[in-house]
Amino acid sequence: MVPATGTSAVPAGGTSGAPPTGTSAAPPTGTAAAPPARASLGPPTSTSVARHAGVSRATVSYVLNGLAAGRVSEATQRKVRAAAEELGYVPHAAARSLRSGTSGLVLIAVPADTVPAFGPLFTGFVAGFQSALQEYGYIGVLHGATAGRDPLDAARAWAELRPAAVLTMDGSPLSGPSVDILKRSGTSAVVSYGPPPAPGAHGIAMDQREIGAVAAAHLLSGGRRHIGVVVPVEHGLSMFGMPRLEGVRAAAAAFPGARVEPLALAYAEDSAAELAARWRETGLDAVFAYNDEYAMLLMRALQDAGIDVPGEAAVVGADDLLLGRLLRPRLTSVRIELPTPGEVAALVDRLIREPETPPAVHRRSSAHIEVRGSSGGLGGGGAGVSV
Amino acid sequence: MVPATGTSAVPAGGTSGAPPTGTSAAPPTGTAAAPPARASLGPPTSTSVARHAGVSRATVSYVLNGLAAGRVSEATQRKVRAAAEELGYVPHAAARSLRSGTSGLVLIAVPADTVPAFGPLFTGFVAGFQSALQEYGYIGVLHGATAGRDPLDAARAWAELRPAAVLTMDGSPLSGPSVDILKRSGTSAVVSYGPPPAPGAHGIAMDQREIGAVAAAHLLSGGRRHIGVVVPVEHGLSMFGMPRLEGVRAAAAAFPGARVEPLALAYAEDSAAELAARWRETGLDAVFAYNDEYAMLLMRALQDAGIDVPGEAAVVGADDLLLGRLLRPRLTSVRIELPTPGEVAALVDRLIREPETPPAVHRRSSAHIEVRGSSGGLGGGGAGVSV
DNA sequence: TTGAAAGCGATACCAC
DNA sequence: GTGGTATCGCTTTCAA
Repeated sequence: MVPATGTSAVPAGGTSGAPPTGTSAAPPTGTAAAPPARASLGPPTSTSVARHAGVSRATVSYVLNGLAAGRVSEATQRKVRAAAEELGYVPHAAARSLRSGTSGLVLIAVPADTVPAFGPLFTGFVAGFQSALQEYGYIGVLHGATAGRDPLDAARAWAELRPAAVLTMDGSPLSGPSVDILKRSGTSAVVSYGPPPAPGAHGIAMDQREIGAVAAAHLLSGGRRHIGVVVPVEHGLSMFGMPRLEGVRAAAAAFPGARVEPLALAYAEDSAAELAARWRETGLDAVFAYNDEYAMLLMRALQDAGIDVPGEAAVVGADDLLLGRLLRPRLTSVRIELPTPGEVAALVDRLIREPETPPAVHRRSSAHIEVRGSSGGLGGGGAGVSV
Repeated sequence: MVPATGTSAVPAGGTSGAPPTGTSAAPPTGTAAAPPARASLGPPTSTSVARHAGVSRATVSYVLNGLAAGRVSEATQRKVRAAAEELGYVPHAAARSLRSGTSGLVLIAVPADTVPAFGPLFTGFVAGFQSALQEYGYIGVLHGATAGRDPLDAARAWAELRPAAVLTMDGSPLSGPSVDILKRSGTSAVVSYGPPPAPGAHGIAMDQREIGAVAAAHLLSGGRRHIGVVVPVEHGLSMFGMPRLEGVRAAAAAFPGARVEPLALAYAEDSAAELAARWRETGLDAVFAYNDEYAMLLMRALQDAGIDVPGEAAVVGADDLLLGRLLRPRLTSVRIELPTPGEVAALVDRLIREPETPPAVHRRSSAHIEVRGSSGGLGGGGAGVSV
């Protein structure tokens, strides 16, 4: 940076008076009555406000940012505020963040292709998180559509916005190098909500295996020994499906004679019907169906195929949705408890203000089984078993 | 947990003052090979890359934006790209948008408090829309947490980001003046997806009354005359609930003796049970239950209360969710067809490039009834009646 | 083929 | 109390 001969003496005088526009008197766009004094041609800027109020840009900045105490007279302040109001002035976030070096933006990153598969739990979290962030003065935006599948490309796309923090959810691509890109570009906090974090990132972990383990523990203690585990074929879900399957396997390993079998299932009636049709061949007596929606779908198909639930097939879902209680028998479900939106927002705020905090994994999650009719059974199956 | 590539030292801001003065840099003789040194203290900028590659910032800009054809030699281009790669350079979106005047940002505005109530249809649309926008070169972000309830405050918050377009969904606050704020601050397109647009905004309209009307037409043609209409008590939903109720009323007006009655219902089992318990007192013989989820909830409660569905109560939902087909009888539902994410993205792109396009309402939506068991009944009830 | 330099809009330090 | 003005990072014209 060599300002050197700066200044260059170009006061308000000669500079090419009109901005690029010059021509083409923009026709009055608005339908309603046009505001009286529309002096400027482009959007109103701090400069327009200053001109309009007859003060300098510096004064405008002080007044509009509440730093005018003792510096600017009451009368001037009123003038400035009136001018801003009249012109419909709104500060330019990009300019501000360029100057200040921080954007106040918190990116919630989600891969677009898995979003449709998320349920009310996800949606509710995002909404609550955005509200909570707002209280801290940040502005949280959900950024789906991860460019390509390459974690690095995704990270670059996020980094362009210079977010104060990035919260990656579920299947968002995140690798060591991509965390590095973000950190290097000024992002103070990179937090992974759900999956284990990439190197360098903080994590709010929910071990998906735990979910499978809880479900399996319940089924096994109920006397079931041949457990099917639904692994959705839909895009992106395998990221959860496989660990949950592993969790079931791990739990079953302790029971001699126990058998675990993955079951591919698409979220469609015919796929469920097909699986139900060959249920008896599989020799299974229980199924952990990934989540409540798949569980409902499968349970219905089993019943339609004449399979008794829970007699011939105990069914367990996850997420504990209200709708699961509407079927008969009611659906047993693993309820997953993750940190609340408010807690996550608090963490993010802390990490932003203390960027040097060494990456850590925050484990405050748990999984409980809500036992209902669909898994009643052979043996007992205690209620409220937790892990 | 391996810290990967060191990187621990991050921002270390505060470098204010004291320009480089040309010292430092120059590694002590020898070791001329790779310069692994991380010269800059802050995030890498276009300037760092230029220095690192031994060229000017202008050249860097040309190369990295693909405008180097015929201007910059191949060798220089390689040098620049290598430098950018090595430094982990990512352009600063704010600076670029400040200079270029456009941000390429498309804001998808949703009031945070209603988001949790939205189903897979909403989530799927947003995901698809973001992907589609990406193909057009925009970056779509979902901005919930509308500050306060004041449309003007919300508009100001959005306008700070200088988005190229704003798509307001469902219950987002939008008024004439708030559209004006956005337009004034440079937003080319303000589009309302769902509700009728505020003055000055474009609209992709789905007349909620139509949905109620389609449901009612089906029930009436099936011989039902006493129709209950569920109006959810949950936050934000009344914005849809009331128009749908109106639609039912309008359709019923044509049938002498027809009666329409609003039914408050919370999304909880006890609320549904309570309503079911007094079903017979109400003298109703049919219910349009707002959407499939409320319909499922209510239908189950009715059945549990010993009310025959569809005999004593025909039930109609909306959204045509897969889960609705799992209950017995299967749920009759109004399927709503709105323009696809791709179509909306195309419209938004057009409006951004032709900002002077006069506001218009694009009606490409329709509602059809999917007749299933839950509304079978007294009379006939044709299949696939559309509006 | 490359570089110098003028801004885009907002902030904050330092004179007046 | 106010006003100049350097600066953030980047694009782009014009000159060399």
